Amino acid sequence: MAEKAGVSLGTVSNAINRPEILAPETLKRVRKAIDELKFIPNASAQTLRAGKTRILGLVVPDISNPFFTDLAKGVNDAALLAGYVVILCNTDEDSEKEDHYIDILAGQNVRGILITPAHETNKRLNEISKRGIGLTLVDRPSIGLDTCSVEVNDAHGGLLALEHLYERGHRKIMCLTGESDIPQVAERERGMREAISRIPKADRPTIITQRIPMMTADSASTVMSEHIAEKGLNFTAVICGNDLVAFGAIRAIRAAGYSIPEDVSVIGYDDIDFAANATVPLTSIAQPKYQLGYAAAELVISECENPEKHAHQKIQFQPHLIVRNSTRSI
Amino acid sequence: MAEKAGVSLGTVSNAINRPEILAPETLKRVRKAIDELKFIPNASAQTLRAGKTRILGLVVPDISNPFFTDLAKGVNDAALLAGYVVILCNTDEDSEKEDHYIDILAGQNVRGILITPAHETNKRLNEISKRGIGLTLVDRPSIGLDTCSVEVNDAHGGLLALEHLYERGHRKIMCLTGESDIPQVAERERGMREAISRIPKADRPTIITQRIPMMTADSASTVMSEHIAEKGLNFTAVICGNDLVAFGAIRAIRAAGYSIPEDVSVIGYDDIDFAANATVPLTSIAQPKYQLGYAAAELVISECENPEKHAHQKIQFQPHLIVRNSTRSI
DNA sequence: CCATATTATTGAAACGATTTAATAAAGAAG
DNA sequence: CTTCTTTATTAAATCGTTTCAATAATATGG
Repeated sequence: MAEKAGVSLGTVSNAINRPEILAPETLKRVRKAIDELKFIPNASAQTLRAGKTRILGLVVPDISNPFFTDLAKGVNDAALLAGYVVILCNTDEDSEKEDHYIDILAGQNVRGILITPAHETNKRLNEISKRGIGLTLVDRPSIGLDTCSVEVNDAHGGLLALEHLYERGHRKIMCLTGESDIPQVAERERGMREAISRIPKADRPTIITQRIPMMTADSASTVMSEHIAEKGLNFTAVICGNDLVAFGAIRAIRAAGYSIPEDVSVIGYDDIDFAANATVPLTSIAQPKYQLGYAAAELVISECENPEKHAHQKIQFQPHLIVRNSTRSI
Repeated sequence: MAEKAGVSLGTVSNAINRPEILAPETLKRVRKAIDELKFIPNASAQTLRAGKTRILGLVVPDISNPFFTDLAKGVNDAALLAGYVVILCNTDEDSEKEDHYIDILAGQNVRGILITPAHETNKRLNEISKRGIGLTLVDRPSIGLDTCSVEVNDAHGGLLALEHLYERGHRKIMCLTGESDIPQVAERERGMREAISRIPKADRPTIITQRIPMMTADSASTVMSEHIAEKGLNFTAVICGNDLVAFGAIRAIRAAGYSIPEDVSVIGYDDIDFAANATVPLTSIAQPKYQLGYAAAELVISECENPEKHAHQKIQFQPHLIVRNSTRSI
């Protein structure tokens, strides 16, 4: 330690953290020594003493999905502004990996965790809060858990998608989506049912639900190919769980010899940047991805900085429909 | 601490770090207590004692670019395997932000830094190595710096692109790329010159170099629009700095009333997943993105774990051409 | 059954900062 | 010249681990 200045290390600490209590003369001396020695306080020691870092953990199921990339950008930007830094954890929708990462983050003493749980809400999350680590659920409702959450009105998104297709004359609609234990999936389906209930009984469309194990293009493509092979093209439109799924579905439909949107209308979800540039520009339900991440980061940070005054809150954004060429009237 | 097991904390430490020296019976007891108390070792204390963290910093210019997303995934996976964790830093190609992040990472005592410097090699990086922080340059040659690097043969990539267009009859080629102070850009141009030098003098294509301030679709689109407005379509093909730039260029060319590939052939770089699904499936120079990140992480980690035995090395991958529909013969 | 070798466990020091209580020095008041 | 304030600095405790030397317990051999 820099006793080069001829002072005790307590004084050095004061020079850094409460310069006002030092005699101006001493302060100058210490500062000079700090500069000369290029002294940088050891973050681990500070953390150990203080019990708190300035690190956040961001746990997402698939960072390859531009939705989460944009979200991560929002998180990073908000964090940087508040002097925080973000550890990125990619779970590949694997619950075990998710648990493992959560343990690691806890070990790293992260101040807060932002997570989009891959499946139904993770039990480990309860312990997180108890450990005094801030927690905010991203793009997931906080069912059962006493935490903050930032979400998009998924029921409304489902409703928008269905109404759009109904208005264009579609009556046999496939819903290509994830497992029903994902709250988000359930919510969108609820929204679709709501839309259907508003339609005169005789004219109601039928829904074919086809679940895929992972929300990726490959997974979607495989399932769609199998479906068509088994049951033929028994639908005129597809509502997809996200845009990547839509790309996969489109690939499979084309491979089976059909075209988009002539034979099948396809609607995506998220409105990632590429949706506009896709082979067939994709109709999609847009979500404010960056803002979602930004707001979530602000939430945890506020929780971390002010645990007593903090009241858990839920921020909900509204999705909206972007019509492009992948859907058409029949 | 878990003296629930009725042992000293030294024994707990041993149970975790050198289980073989404990009596099997004691070990069992301690492990039970660890499970029950959900004990997770405090990383700050470990770090303080050991003098080293298990955190890596990854600094990239644009995490929205799928190239870097895939790379980040590779880094994350390799890091996880070695028990490391990654702090993600997105610089938006801004040198100041880059410097700021490097300082933050140094303050966090990261064990190693993986960086793709936005511009010419950053001076701050020299200090990094001196501080005992591992350093590996990703997708950039380590000019002047004494570090490891993982790169792709950019000269060869440039050569491949140019040869491809030349073979298809293009003699007026625009090169839509970044500032020449980016080593990578310079290398690719060198490769293109090399390709040209192999062509009989009379038949050599002319190159119109158009530089863009940022490697994004928007930036590319703006520059391309202006170019066409000013000078018309004075080229038959475009070699782009990356696939996003290619998308931007295509957008602008179409907005000016021309079509791809009928009027202009466009070739991208990186071969991001989406290139295959683009409006016009994009011809591109593929790079092993994930492997690049994975190898880079392995390199820093090896440097970190074995500083004395470590010899800096350069790993170079080869790019290859993927031909799709955005380029054609004239 | 004692002396010695072996094994298992523990106690205490160390890592590098922050913080609080104690001390030293200087100034003001009586 | 004391005594009391005020201000400036320091010493020591603390955070949660790891590690090494020391001790306790057990086994082995003579």
